Amino acid sequence: MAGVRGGSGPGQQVGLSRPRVLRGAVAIADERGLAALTMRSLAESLGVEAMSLYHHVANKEAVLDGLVEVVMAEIEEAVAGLDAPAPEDDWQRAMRMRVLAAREVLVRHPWAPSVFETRTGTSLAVARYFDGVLGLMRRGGFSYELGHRALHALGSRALGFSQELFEPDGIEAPEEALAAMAEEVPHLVAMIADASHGGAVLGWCDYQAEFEFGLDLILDGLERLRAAG
Amino acid sequence: MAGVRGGSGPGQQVGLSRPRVLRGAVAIADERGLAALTMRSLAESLGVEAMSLYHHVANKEAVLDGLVEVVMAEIEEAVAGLDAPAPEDDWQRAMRMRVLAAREVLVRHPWAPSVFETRTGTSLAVARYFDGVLGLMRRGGFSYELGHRALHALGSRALGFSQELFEPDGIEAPEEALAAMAEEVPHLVAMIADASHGGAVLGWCDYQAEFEFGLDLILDGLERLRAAG
DNA sequence: ACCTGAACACCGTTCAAGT
DNA sequence: ACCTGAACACCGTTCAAGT
Repeated sequence: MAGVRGGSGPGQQVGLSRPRVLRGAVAIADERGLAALTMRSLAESLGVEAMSLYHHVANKEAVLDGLVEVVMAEIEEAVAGLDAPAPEDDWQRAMRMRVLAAREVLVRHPWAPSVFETRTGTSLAVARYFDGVLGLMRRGGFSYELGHRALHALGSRALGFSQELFEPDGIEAPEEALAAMAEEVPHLVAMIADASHGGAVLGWCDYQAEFEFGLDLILDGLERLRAAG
Repeated sequence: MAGVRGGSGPGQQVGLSRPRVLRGAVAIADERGLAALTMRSLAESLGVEAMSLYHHVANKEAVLDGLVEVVMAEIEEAVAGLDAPAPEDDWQRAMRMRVLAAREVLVRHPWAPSVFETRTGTSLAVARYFDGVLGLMRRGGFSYELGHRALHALGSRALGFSQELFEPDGIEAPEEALAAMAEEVPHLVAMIADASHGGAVLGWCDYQAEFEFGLDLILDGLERLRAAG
C-alpha cells in the first residue's frame, strides 16, 4: 500500500510522550468537550492505538490529573505576566487581578471547572497556586488564621470560577410558559419583569459582572476583618 | 422451583413506579456512593431487570434529575419546619437558618453536590428554592436588582455547600514529606505550623465553621449594601 | 522500550418478543 | 401496560505477543 510511513495525518508524531498525550487531551476537550475525551478518541487523535497511551500515563484518571496541571501552568503563567501592585501596598487589588487572570484562562477551557470538581486528592499544582494566594495575603497583612479562613471563603472563586447552580437566564420561558411559571416562582418572574424595564430581557445576566460582584463582596469583607486586626 | 412469587428478597415490590425507582436510587447513592449507581445495580436492588426501569424513567439522566427532586423536597421540608424570624424583622438570621438547614440535608446525602453540578438545565425544584430565597430577601428589604446579585454571589452556598477545591488538610504530609513540601508551598506549611501551636494538628479544618464564616462574610456584605440603599 | 490486536468486564440503551 | 432476554455500540483496561 501507499503511504506506509510518511503520512501527514493527525498521527504525525515522532513518538508519544506524556506532554504530547496531555496536549492532545486538552485539544479534544477544547474542541469537542470533555465527554468526547476517551482513551480511544485521544489515541486516535494522536494516530496511535488506545493501548499505547498506557505507556505514558497510568490510566484515564492520570490524564485528568494532567489536564489540571496544564491549566494550572497556564494560570501561573498568566499571573506571572501581571503588572499588579505589591501586596504590601494594595493586597486587594493584587488579589483581584490574580483571580481575574485565572478566570480568563478558565474561559479558554470551559471544561476545566468540571475536571477540578472531579479531582479528589490535592494536586501539587493547585496547592502551589493557593500557596501563592496565601503568600499574597500574608504580605498584605493577614495573619495565618485569617488567611486560612480566607482560602476557605474564596474556595473555587480564588481560581476564577463559581458554581452557578441556578441560572435566572434559564427561566426566560417563551412568554406563554411564563404565566404558568408565575405561580411556581413568582419572585423570579417578577425579578425578570423588573429587570426588563431597563430594556435587556433575554441573556440579561452578565456573568463576568456577577462574578466580580461576588468576588469584591468577599474581598471587601476580608479587608474589613484584616483592618480590624 | 420453590419461591416462585412470594420471596422476601430485595424485589419485594408490588410493582415499579417512578417514586419507587427514585427511592432506590437514593438508597444506593447513600449506601454505596454515586459511582455504584448504574441502571443495572438500580434494577437489581429493586428485584427487576435493568430494562424494566425504562418504563418509569426516560433514561439515566432522568434518574439523576429525580435525585435532585428528592433532595430538594427534603430541603423544602427542612426549611418549612424552621422556627425562623420573619424576614421583615431579621432577614439575615432567617436566611442563615435556611441555608444551614439545607446544609444539614446535604450532609445526609454527600453525593448531592456532585449531582447538582452535572445538571445543566434549570430544574423546577431548584428554581422554586431560589424563588423562596429571593422572596425572603424581598421581604427583608432588598430591591430586585440587589436580590439578583445576591443570588449569584451566594451561588451553591444558598443550598448549603461550597466548592473546596483545595483542602489544607490534604497537605498534612507524614512529617518527612513536609520538609520537601516546604520548598514548594512554604506559606501553607507555615500556616499549618502556626495552627498547630494551639494544639490541633491533623484534621484541623472545621468545615462547618469555615462554611459559616464564608456565608456570614457574604450575608454581612449584602446587608451593608441593602442598608445603604 | 515501545506499540499492538484481541479480549474482558463493564456501561447505557434499543428492539422484538413475551404475558 | 408492564416486564424481559438478547443484542448493540460503546467504555476503560489487561495480557500476551510482536518489533
